[in-house]
Amino acid sequence: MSDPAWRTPPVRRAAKPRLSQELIVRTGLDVLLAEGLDAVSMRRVAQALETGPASLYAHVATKDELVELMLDRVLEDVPLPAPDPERWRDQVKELFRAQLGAMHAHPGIARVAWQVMVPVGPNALRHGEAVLSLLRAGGFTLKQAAYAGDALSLYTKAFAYEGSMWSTGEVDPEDVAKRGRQMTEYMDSLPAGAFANMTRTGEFFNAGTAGERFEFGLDMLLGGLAAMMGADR
Amino acid sequence: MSDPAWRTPPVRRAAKPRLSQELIVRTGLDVLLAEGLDAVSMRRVAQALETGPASLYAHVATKDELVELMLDRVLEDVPLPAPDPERWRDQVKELFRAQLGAMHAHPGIARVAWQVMVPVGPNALRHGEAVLSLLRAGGFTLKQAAYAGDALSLYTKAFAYEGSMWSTGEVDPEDVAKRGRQMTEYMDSLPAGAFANMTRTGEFFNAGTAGERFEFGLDMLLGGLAAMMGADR
DNA sequence: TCAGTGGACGAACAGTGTTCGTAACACGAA
DNA sequence: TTCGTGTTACGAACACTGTTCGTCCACTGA
Repeated sequence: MSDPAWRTPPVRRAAKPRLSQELIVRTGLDVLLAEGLDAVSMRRVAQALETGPASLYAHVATKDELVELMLDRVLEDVPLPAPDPERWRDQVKELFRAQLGAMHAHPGIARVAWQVMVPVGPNALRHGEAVLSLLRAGGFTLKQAAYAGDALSLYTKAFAYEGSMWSTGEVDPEDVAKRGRQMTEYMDSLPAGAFANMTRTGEFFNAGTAGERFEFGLDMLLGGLAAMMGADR
Repeated sequence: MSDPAWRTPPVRRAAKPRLSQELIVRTGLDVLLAEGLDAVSMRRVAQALETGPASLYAHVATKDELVELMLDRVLEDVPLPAPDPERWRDQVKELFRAQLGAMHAHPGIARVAWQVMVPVGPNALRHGEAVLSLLRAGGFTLKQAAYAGDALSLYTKAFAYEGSMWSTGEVDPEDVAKRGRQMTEYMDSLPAGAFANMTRTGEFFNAGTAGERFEFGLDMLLGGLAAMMGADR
């Protein structure tokens, strides 16, 4: 039986949760997981919260601030090892593996890591401090630790970004195949040998080798760092 | 003396150069140099060419294609050393220094290097081949060369990107100072020692140390790679 | 109860990349 | 020279984005 025509409909607003920065960040991450970073617009997040984009600005100053908060939230769950001087090398690896894993678990967040000028969220700072602590425990000067930490961080972020472009659905497999063909055609159109090495590396770059590649890069960085100490560590 | 009122004004169109992909790319780079990457919109480039944005699409398929062409153009002038097995290490350094230099000479182009899925322009491929050749000359297997080349490339692009954010006017010095303050305030608000290392690294990161930092990272990578060969190279 | 404050949010703005349709131009053939 | 065809040039319009401004509502404290 329908309501009588004079019945006032219930106030719609009462059914919605009160907005908060935490809720907006969480919703942004939900949208990221479901649809990728490009879908994370103020309108899309607002839509998921059943409101309008302008409502978000009472809680986050800009779109950029929102994605930065999202990044820091992702870093929150990355475990940071307590420094053990005997194992500094393994611990550094553990830490960056964990960071890579967190970024891979959130498609597109690696891109945010690049867009943010200097990550100064609590968790980003915590990470920086942990890296420095590990390297200091390993016997490096503060300067060496700072430089090495920067290089390791850059490499990991770069690797995460590169990897995320392939695993997130951000890249159309059709486009990938097309690019591959274009590249092969171009290289084959030149005199034999012009790209003798390039034409043979394709097999090394696929999802199955990602872990191995990342470790290889870490080993390069940490092996070189150890060599600078003149000690085989 | 003014022209007579019945004089037909010259046809405006005849005064403009005929559009071409090369001209558009060059103009895009001009805008990049003068105003940074964010200013490189189809409208801005078209404006510089005294036309409308739609005109560009007869020569470049998309905005993305335009910036990719710009990147490849920048890489064109980077010298590639002919491999010398005795000097592979120095030569790799030379090559990546040159690449970094080219990117720093074009504010914002490092960002394009990230946005492009897989650079397949002629010059990007040339670079890849050159790196592999140098590493092969150094005695590494194709797989090692491929992995190492990737890591070196990632690191260099990452460093270029990080550096370009500070040197290009893309970053507002006011914002930088503000962030620095926020970061310091936050760290100081915590119990003493929470960020014992982080609070002391600021002095190592400025424009004056950029070259040293880049070399440090390269030395880490190449030192570690040499160590993998079991030879001190 | 009233005044002040902060949150919610629609309407509108400015900017972006791109498409569609039309006009102009260039070129080759008759 | 004229005509037909293909290509280029490009304005108008579209869809989408981040953001601001003004208005309304809810809550709190005096």
